[in-house]
Amino acid sequence: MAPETRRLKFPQVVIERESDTEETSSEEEEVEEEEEEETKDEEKQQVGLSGNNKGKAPIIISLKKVCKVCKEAGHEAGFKGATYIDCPMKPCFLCKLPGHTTITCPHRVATEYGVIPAAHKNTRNSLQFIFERQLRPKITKIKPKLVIPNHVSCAVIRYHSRRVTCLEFHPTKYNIILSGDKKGQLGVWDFEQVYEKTVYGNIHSCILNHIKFNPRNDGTVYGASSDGTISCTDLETGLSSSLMNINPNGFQSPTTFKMLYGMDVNPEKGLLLVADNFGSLYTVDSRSNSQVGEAVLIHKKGRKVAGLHCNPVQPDLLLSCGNDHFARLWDIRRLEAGSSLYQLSHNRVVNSAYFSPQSGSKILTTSQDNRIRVWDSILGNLDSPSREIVHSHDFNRYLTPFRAEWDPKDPSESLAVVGRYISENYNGIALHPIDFINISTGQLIAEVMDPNITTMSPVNKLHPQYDVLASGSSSSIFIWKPEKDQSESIEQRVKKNILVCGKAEKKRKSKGDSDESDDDIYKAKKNIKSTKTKTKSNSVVIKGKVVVKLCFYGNLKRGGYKR
DNA sequence: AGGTCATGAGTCC
DNA sequence: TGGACTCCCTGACC
Repeated sequence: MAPETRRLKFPQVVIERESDTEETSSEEEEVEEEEEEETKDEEKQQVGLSGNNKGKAPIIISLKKVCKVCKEAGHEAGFKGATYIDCPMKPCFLCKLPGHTTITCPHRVATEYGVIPAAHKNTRNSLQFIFERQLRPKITKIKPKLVIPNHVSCAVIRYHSRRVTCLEFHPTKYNIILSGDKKGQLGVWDFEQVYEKTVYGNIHSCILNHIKFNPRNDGTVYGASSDGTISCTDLETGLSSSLMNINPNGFQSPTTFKMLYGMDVNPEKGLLLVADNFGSLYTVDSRSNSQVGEAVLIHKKGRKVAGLHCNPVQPDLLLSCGNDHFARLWDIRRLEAGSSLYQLSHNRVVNSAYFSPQSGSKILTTSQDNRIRVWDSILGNLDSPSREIVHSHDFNRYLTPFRAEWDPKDPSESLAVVGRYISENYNGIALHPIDFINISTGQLIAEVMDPNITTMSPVNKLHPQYDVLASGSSSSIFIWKPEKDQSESIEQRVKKNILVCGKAEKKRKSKGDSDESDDDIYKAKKNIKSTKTKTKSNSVVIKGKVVVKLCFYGNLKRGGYKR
């Protein structure tokens, strides 16, 4: 083909000149731009482009400084140092409503904004009475005081080569934590004997979505994977068997290959419940390792079932959530397509839905519409949630979906932990804290972060017995514990560069980052680089009492601390 | 050191 | 209905 004919098919190239007198920030840039402009002009002439091209939209090369989000001039979106400046033309990145940006969003200023606190209930029907009689022995009468540590220490391990997808504490060996990753590897780590770790790499061939302990033998675990199999692995030997493969004919095409996502066990009946990315639920008898009955469509056909949870008190009650924007309640004794007891509607994909850990009477869901929803009683009105708490946990590529998790130790069932997507400028570094939220009031109780952890922590689990938080951030796992000595003041510790866990400030500063010069930010980043402990694959690094720092407590203002 | 790729859901057409 | 395009991410691999 002759070059001339090819050229004729090119769309028109229009170069928009900067018409106003706005000055560019540096002379160098100006020169570069001018040069570029000239070159393009030359090209235009050489190529002989005119305005008579048909069928192709013109390519506009603009030399104006425009917003990368809306392509309009007059403002610029993106990170300015460690603070993200929103495009004012877009809805708020936090609450998704138009009219303001994230910086001025009322939900950012106070997480409890717009949340109606839980009411003291007096109305009781007979069903509720029976349910509570069943629960009574399990509920502690006296609520222990919630103590938030001033300082926490952190251990970090990196034995996964891909992002962490799930975490599970051992139900009886309290120092052991299991982790799964995107590659399908299963990690076993003793976080008290930090070098005691094992990685089993040959169980699954891709994403290990959920891990569940065998309720009859805590030496074995089940795994549900996107490779379409359920595994049963002996933790000591690493020997694994496949309980089920939902793709008996192997990989045919991406549109037919089934992946397993949600999984839970019904300990009373010895059943393993798993669900796939096409909306179906499978039931497996864990004693005979065989599928029971046929797959049942529990979510919209073709949509992923992201999570399953059996009620801790009445395990026949199943909660599912999925890509069809619904969470659903089921009675597994009468399970068939369309037979859900309730449908809990959401605006976006539901990443997780959990019953409360002790009474099983509350429901907590995390949805991609940046809202955590709470239903105070499964015996009450489930038509709409009791509370919606706006919290930044957007979905994004290459991130494990965020899941708000209950504190299994909290008898009042009001504490949840969830990682935060949106970053805050902490002393010149953009950090993504892990939030402790009172889901009865919407208040942010505490936030945990570390300047060395610049990635988000979408996976979090609170220990069933101890004051320990486990987080999966990218391919690393972090264990946070309160330090024994809490006597030192925050200010003293900040001076010493020691890690601190901060109580949430009552009122957040919505501005105040802007006074930082680029130079300050550069210095701060450089400082972090020098203290940063590089965690290579298969290495263990302990951050005890020396390296890490954190601030923000009491009167220390976010982003305002200067050394 | 810097570019490329992987990748999932929403939105627009 | 399906394809193209976009996104406050992250890390491995060239």
